[in-house]
Amino acid sequence: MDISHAVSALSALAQESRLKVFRLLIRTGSKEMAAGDIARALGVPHNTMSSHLAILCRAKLVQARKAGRSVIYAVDLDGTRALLSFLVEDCCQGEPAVCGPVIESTLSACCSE
Amino acid sequence: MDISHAVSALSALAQESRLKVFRLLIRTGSKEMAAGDIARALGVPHNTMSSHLAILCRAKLVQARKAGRSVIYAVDLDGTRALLSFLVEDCCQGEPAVCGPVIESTLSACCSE
DNA sequence: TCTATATTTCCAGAATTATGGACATATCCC
DNA sequence: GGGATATGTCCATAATTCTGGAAATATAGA
Repeated sequence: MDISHAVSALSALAQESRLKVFRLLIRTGSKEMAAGDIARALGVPHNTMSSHLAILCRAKLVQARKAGRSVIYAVDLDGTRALLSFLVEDCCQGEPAVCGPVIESTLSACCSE
Repeated sequence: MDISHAVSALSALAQESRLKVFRLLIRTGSKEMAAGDIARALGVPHNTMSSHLAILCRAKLVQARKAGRSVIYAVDLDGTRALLSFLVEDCCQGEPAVCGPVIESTLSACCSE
């Protein structure tokens, strides 16, 4: 990932409706949601939501799939991983004690089995 | 962390100069840098950089400390952790197979001992 | 083909954010 | 105190992003 793509991805998330979409989709795990359902769930007009979803797609944070009249969205796990990795890349100069807790806590927020 | 703080933190990072500052500081590990050195390192005027640093501080992504005439900045690890955790919160509905690789890859970008 | 549904594209006004000159403050050393 | 250094604040202009009405596209079913 280069820095300009990272900026796009972070800009995509730096907007309340879009951040809500991302979190809504990440909470559904491997499930997916149609554009219209997302718009309804968050109370945003469908055309506004369509722009937001396009931005998230371009940023590779979500993926789209056509199914009949619907377009189904899901989190793009590869793109998400790339962004998180980019943020902490080369951190802590080989001293895991510094940033280890950051990663561990992220890990426990997710998949807290 | 509430969503509006997450949006502020993501907006803080969604700007090339500020993202560069964050990555510069995270790469230095537990080390720190003076405002002027950061500005010089990134080729940004000191007053512009000062605004950027204030935004990163408010977002709790970096911390400031006065030392004589200088102000020394470092990554705020607690704030960074809170942001990353918020992004993946409650993800994957207990199916670590889905998002586990995302976290593992983040872990290996950082502290790749 | 006609109609309803699902989504996207186009567009322009509103709102927000970025930038850096000029000036203010704060500290250090003589 | 006076001068040099380090950083921050104020502010106006420029640039970018947000929003949703209106129209377009695409698919499904009768």
